[in-house]
Amino acid sequence: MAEKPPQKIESTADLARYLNMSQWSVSRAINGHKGVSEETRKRVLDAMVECDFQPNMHARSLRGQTSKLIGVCFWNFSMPIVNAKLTELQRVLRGYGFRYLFETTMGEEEREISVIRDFQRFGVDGIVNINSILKAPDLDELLSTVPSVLVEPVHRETGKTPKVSVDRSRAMREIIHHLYELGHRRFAMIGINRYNLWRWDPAVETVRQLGLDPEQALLPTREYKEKGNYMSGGRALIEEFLEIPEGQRPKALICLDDLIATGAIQTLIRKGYRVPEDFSVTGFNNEEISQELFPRITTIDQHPHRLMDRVGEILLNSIQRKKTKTVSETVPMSFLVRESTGSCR
Amino acid sequence: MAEKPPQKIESTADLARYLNMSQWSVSRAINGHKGVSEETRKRVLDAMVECDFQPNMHARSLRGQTSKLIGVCFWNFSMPIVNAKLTELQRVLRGYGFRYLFETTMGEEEREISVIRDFQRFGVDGIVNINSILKAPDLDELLSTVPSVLVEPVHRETGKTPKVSVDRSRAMREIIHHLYELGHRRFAMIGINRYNLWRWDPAVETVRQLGLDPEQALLPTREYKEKGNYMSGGRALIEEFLEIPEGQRPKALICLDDLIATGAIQTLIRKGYRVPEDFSVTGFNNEEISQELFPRITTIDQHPHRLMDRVGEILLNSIQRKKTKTVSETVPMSFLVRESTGSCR
DNA sequence: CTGAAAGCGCTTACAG
DNA sequence: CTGAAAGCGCTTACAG
Repeated sequence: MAEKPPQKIESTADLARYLNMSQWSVSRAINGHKGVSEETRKRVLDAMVECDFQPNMHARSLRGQTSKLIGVCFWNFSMPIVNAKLTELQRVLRGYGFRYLFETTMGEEEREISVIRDFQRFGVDGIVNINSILKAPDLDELLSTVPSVLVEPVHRETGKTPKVSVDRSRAMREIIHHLYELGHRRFAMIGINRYNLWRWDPAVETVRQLGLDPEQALLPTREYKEKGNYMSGGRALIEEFLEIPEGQRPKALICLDDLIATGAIQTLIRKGYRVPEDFSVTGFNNEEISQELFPRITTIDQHPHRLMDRVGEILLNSIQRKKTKTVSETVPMSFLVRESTGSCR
Repeated sequence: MAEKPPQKIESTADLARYLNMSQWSVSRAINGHKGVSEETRKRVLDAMVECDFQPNMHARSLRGQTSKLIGVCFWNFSMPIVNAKLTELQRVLRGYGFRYLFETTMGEEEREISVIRDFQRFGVDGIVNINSILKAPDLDELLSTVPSVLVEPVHRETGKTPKVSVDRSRAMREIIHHLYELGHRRFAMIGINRYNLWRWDPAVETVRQLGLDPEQALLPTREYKEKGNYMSGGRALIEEFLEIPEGQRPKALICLDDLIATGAIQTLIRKGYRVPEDFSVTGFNNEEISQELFPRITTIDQHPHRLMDRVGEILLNSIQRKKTKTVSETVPMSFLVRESTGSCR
């Protein structure tokens, strides 16, 4: 535990009195303004450490324009890839001296809207909205007054709000090319269907470029709207898949993510199939689970670290300029070949 | 999107003007004071909804004593059981009309201390501290000024701060009894050793009651201090375990949690062993992963839902009375027998 | 480079 | 039951 301060300093007024200077100087020193001598600034900053004093956040937010607070919203706590992104985002925001308000939207429109409004009520300096399900016009309206960045929004339309996404097109291309080279010509899309535009459209395009008929080559699953319990979701989807007569079943399974791939693989193993001998399976996200299970899963690494670095840069930029430059950025991914994919016999 | 309010209401003053009453009445109505007519209260509350107005959080916190904010801290985002607890805690706090500040401590003392101080700077009404690593006296000092609840603190000593933990003694007893009945007489503790008092001491006691010599029956692993990547931790621990000559190895593996159990089981499978034929393995937490892999893992359910209900009750109580009653509460768990444990041949 | 005064949007005694 | 005034702890023009 730290030592006790020399006296109880609980406001900038106390601190000013203690240091024999005006609140003005204290405030300026703390906020790094120009008009203050280097010596004064140092005295104030040292005294803050010495007295373990930090200015009251509420007073600062009430009077000033800046709260040093970023609102961060995401669906829920049950997706490892999102947790990884939150961890990285935390690191980045702390690096810029920001604190954060975390909120879950449960993947529900109304909840997302109310969370964003709450953030504004708190006077956040910026918002990071992960996996938003709102449409671009609504987001633009809702977020027009505060610098914001969308991370992997569900809809593809680009509005005025800057957004950052992994290059899903390239990801789908690499996955399909890899399976193609292994001899696969038909692909079951597990947890992915025509409504998942980020994935489906690039898949169709890739397949076509390979000279295949998308209608034949790509087998969609029913619309998949899980919001948690992804492994059991994967199990359910595979159980449906296995109802297809054996002769008609693709032997390559492209899964929405690693959890679904895991549920799929484990269900296949339980039923006596082997991976990759009987089925090749791919995941997405390079979560720990894809590395530690048997077999290890071929997957895509989104590089949450780099992704969030970029998000931080864009956000900071738009906070400092006070005007939001429209950006739609795609960040690179890596394709990791592991044990869950093999040649099509 | 919601409709536009009839005019821009941005403060209680605006609202008072709009309704032709004083700020006094508005404030009293919003905060549910006594001295306000039922009709006035209804008019104000309706107008708030109509105008989509919510009082400024910072002004409220600055002037009043209540911020309606609870600080919640925990190690990191990578433990599914903690994520489950956070989800439940969120539900409970929302139910009481609280909002929350989430912060990670990374399982580091200094970080935990600074997070708690930050919470106080924000004027939180209460703190929920999950898996605190601080000692009871430090916690009591740090948390004396704000109602707090500790959830599963690492140290066992009871201080003045209320705490809630799952009944780990009973959990260990049930696990060992189950394995004992399957014929096991020696147990490798994977990720658990003498320094994990919550687990080790009850294990020693249980084993002794069964007429076994703890020195013989319980095999500790090296001190385990992972803070993330638990599956690979389980893998590493099992690789060490397998260096023990085959004749001397216990065939029952009691793992710290489901992730370590998963890492352990998958590593065993990869090396050609079978679970539960060659080794019985138990987990802890009943995470989704324990239910969906092959084999399904015998484990302990902590009932995060009930646990957090109780945490909410204790916290609310201590916020309302303004004095912290010392509580050290143990909540019940369930033992779930699944496929990863079998008879010792 | 430094200081006294006003005010952010609330709540809380104190009057009426 | 309702209202005018003061003040929470900051920051921000405006002077010196």
